[in-house]
Amino acid sequence: MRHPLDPMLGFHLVRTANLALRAVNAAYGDLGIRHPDGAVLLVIDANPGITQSSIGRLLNIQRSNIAPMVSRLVDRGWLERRPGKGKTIGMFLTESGQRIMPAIHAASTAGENMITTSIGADAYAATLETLKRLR
Amino acid sequence: MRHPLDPMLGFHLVRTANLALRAVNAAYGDLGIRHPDGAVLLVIDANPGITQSSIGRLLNIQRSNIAPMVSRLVDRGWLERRPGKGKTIGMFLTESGQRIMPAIHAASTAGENMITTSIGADAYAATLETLKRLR
DNA sequence: CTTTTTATGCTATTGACCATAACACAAAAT
DNA sequence: ATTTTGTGTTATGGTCAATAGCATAAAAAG
Repeated sequence: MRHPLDPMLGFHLVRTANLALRAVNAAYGDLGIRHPDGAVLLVIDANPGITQSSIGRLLNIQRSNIAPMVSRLVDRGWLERRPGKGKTIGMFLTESGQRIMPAIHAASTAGENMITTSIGADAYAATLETLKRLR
Repeated sequence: MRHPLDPMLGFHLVRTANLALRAVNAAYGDLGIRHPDGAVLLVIDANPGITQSSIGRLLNIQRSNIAPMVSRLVDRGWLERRPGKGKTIGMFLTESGQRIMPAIHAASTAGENMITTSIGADAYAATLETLKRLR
């Protein structure tokens, strides 16, 4: 059984990415959110008052796709919109949102742990450095 | 502007995978197919007579999602189904399908070339070896 | 031999995520 | 004063993944 895609890095890239995302989504579990929501919460937690457009630029998500995500998180009482300069709106965690951040942090590292225990810490660090060089 | 996901390999994994897939899809261009179709064609070309279930196992695609893809490629005159043992069906390239395989091969390496020219050949080889160790 | 298990191909459906276009509006640049 | 740029938002379509369910056939187990 020949596998013509096995020697291609791109194939293993998407395959490994899917494995990691699967682990992360499973770790979010009963929180009822998925990896893009978790990423948005992490970014806002690290940058209180950040705009939706900036979040999209950091995470490579269109701002038109950020809007409904944020709305859902606002409805859950985890996020709050406060008007800023001009037409901009700053995003902040509510108290309820801050309370779940430990769980978000823990779940977001599920994929990392899976990878690390499988390839080792040194290979993890080397691959991370390599991929960060890519534009 | 803090980026809490930047030190996480998982984030760069999906980001790089998306870049590679985007390059591959662009390279397929006017062929009117996308990366899963190309992968299926490559696998059949390397394994004439392979079943759809086996293709799915190689590529991590559910066989229920392979069926409509194959049907489209059959409609285009690139693939042919020949009944095999029991309920199995072997997949083969038609002559027209064989004629486009050079273009498929060329396009499938577009993502690889993008990565290689960006991180270098040695980092490419090292990362490939690392990710192949992951189950 | 009969029954159960396993595997295959397929349809249908749902959902997640991505991408594009279009709009209203505000700030900044010209 | 006019143009350009940026922001938030809605709507919409498309790709791909996931699940359940069906009919059928081979293989395994009784």
